[in-house]
Amino acid sequence: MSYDHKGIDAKWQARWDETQIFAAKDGSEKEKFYVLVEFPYPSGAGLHVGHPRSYTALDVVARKKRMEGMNVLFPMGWDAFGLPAENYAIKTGVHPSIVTRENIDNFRRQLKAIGFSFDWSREIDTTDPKYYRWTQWMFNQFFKAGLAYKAKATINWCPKDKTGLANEEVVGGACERCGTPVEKREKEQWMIAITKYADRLIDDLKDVDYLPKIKKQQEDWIGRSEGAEIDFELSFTFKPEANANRGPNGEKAAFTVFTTRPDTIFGVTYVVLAPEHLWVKLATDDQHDVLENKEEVKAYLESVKGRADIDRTNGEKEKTGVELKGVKAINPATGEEIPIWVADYVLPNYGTGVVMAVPQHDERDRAFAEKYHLPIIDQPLVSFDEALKKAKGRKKINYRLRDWVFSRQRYWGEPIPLVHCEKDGWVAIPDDQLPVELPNVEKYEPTDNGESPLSAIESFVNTTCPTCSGPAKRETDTMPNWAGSSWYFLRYIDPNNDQAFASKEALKYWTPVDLYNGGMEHTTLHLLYSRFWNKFLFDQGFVPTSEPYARRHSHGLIMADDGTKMSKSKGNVVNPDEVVAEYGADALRTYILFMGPFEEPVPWSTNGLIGVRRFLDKVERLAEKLGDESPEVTKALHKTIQKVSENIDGFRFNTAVSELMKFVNVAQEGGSMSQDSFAKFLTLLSPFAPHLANELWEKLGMTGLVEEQPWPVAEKALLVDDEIKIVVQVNGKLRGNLVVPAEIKDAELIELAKADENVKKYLTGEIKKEIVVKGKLVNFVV
RNA sequence: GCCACGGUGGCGGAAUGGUAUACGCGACGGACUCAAAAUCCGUUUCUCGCAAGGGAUUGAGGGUUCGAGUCCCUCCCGUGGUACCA
Repeated sequence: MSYDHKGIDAKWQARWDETQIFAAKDGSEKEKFYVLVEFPYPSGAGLHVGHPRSYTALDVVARKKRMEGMNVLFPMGWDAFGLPAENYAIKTGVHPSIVTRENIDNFRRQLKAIGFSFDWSREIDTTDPKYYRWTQWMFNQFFKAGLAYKAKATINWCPKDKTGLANEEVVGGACERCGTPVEKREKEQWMIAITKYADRLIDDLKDVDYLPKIKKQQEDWIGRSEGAEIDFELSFTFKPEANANRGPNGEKAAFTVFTTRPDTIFGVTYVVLAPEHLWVKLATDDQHDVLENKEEVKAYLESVKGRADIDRTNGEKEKTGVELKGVKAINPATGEEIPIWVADYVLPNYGTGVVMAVPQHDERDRAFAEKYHLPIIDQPLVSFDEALKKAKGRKKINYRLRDWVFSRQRYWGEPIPLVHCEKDGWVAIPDDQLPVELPNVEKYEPTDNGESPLSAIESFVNTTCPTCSGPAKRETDTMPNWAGSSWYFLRYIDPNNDQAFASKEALKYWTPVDLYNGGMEHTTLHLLYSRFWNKFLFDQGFVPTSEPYARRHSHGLIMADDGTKMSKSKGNVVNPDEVVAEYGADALRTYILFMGPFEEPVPWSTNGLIGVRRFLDKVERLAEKLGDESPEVTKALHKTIQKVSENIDGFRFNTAVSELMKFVNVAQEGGSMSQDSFAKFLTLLSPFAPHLANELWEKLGMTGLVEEQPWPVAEKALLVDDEIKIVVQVNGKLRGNLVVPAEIKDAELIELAKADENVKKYLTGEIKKEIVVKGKLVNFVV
């Protein structure tokens, strides 16, 4: 290794700190560009080599945009609420805020050692009361708008983390964090009505530039399905109630089904209820006696009671069910009586919890019908409108998306800023009394009864009502860690404002984020929440744009060298600190970009890293022998400028690096290059290897920092060659090469091609066709 | 099952319908050196050939085209998402 990376890295990092050269300017006349990377959770393990992949790529973009004259905001902060700090506190008794501060300091040190051009003056921390004051303020806006509501609901409960989870946090029936299978619990929870925004969250995707797979995943998650609700009247009455023909809530004695295929209504031969359906409960209770097989049905209900959702929704399992004997439903289109079944493949919380079965058209219905010998009839389809008319149906749209379960029964999160007053009910803490700070506790342990540790602190819980000053109790649940990250991009815009989360002017100038990068795993979590949150703020008039992120990209994982996931337990995690110490920040940065396509997972290879370091050493040696330059080298430089620029814009960082390498090879073969060209090359190299670029820039006797230079622009004239290589084919097969003047006439080119000795051998028969592709090839068809 | 994206040398990978295998790694040979490291030069898809040159080749098979890794169809395999969602 030739250059002293340790000295150089430290020198230029210090210079960037002193000059604050990467600070975004407020009130600038310049055009803005807001580049955002997902801020990390500052874990005790420190930075993982996967973090810099996203950061380096966007750092390159940010650096290029600055050199192109834009006012760039490229900030960094800490998404610091969360379980690891809390679990550490449980183990050691050290307050999470202390551990969090230490971890943040370590993360910041690590990031600075890689030389990212973050604007450190805008650093934020979601656990800082000055920050979460506004998270709480925003929650109160949801509350005041009626979008935050407390409801008893069946929720997902993680028995290990001892907290409720949102649907988005359940992956394959297990807790997204710890992998423990979730349980169902009935619990009063704060919910946020994200479903009210379901349509807009889908429809507005057309206005943003996200990778198609990201849009698709969001659409699928929201799961809009358009269909109809149709009532099926019943042949029986619940005796002996007076309101015998009414349902338990006074509704008509009918089931409502949701279907996406009302056109199959004539083929319906039975209906199926979810076991949890109210009618099933009524039919089997002690008050009623309408079933011929009540005991059988009760036994079935008992048998499916304990089944977890994950089993229940496993399509591979054979479906089970039981008929409600003695009762019938009426097909509204045909007037015919059809049997009623109960089966646990019907879910209570989707649609209406009742399904109309059309074995003729639906595979699942057919399988069920065959198993239980239910009728399968052949009936023609009718149009949507006709079906609705005939069956008195109504158009209806259903969503897979559920409201956002917002309560967590843990300590290390933002307290939900509400009190419950005996007189006034739930009351929001007034703005001027925010934040509701997390009190110190002695025991952080979550409880098995589903109460937050905060509930044990009487001095916190017992308070007065802000409205009537009467006795009130504080909400003790905290917010999910997705709360602080839902709006953090807004705080970077004006991080020290204590009058508002950000000033109107600053918001107007900086929003939306122009380019946002993060993991695919956040597509249906953070990204969805954040879009929703921003839309709400937009509706309330607090932010100027409906969509927070104009463009979203996503990076692939960095895998271990054997292609498996890096994990602490396998001991194959690459620590960026060690790489920086041994090979330098520039080698790490450039290698991470070079290793493969940005969006794909790629295995780590230390040999590959060494190869990139060799390239940087070559650049350094090149600086030693500047002088005369051949026209070939000049031309190669301008082609490189062109390609590197295009590649960065197109997120093809791997080929951008290979273009830089190609140029260095050409320059090396060419003997030497001019000072001027080398300076241009350094500006081109600087987003990738900023430390070395600055060092060589200084050695060259140039003033200022390389970051202050304009981004080089290729001279068009130098992109065109005087002489070009032409490929000669016969019947599509390569038979010869020609070097000809660039502006050669087709006829002349054909003559030259025909004269080629090797081509002649193949031009045996009659030439049927001569194809000339300008600047590329000649093809003879014989 | 459905949806999306992939499958290219020994490896990571490159290729607006126009020379497939750029760039990097690894390997082999050579120069320099007492020697090694570093560096430099050369070879490196497979195959036939002393060579000139030929043949094959982008998961498999078909098709469109003067020309297909690239477009279309069928299939196989992999990765990700999603799933009794009615």
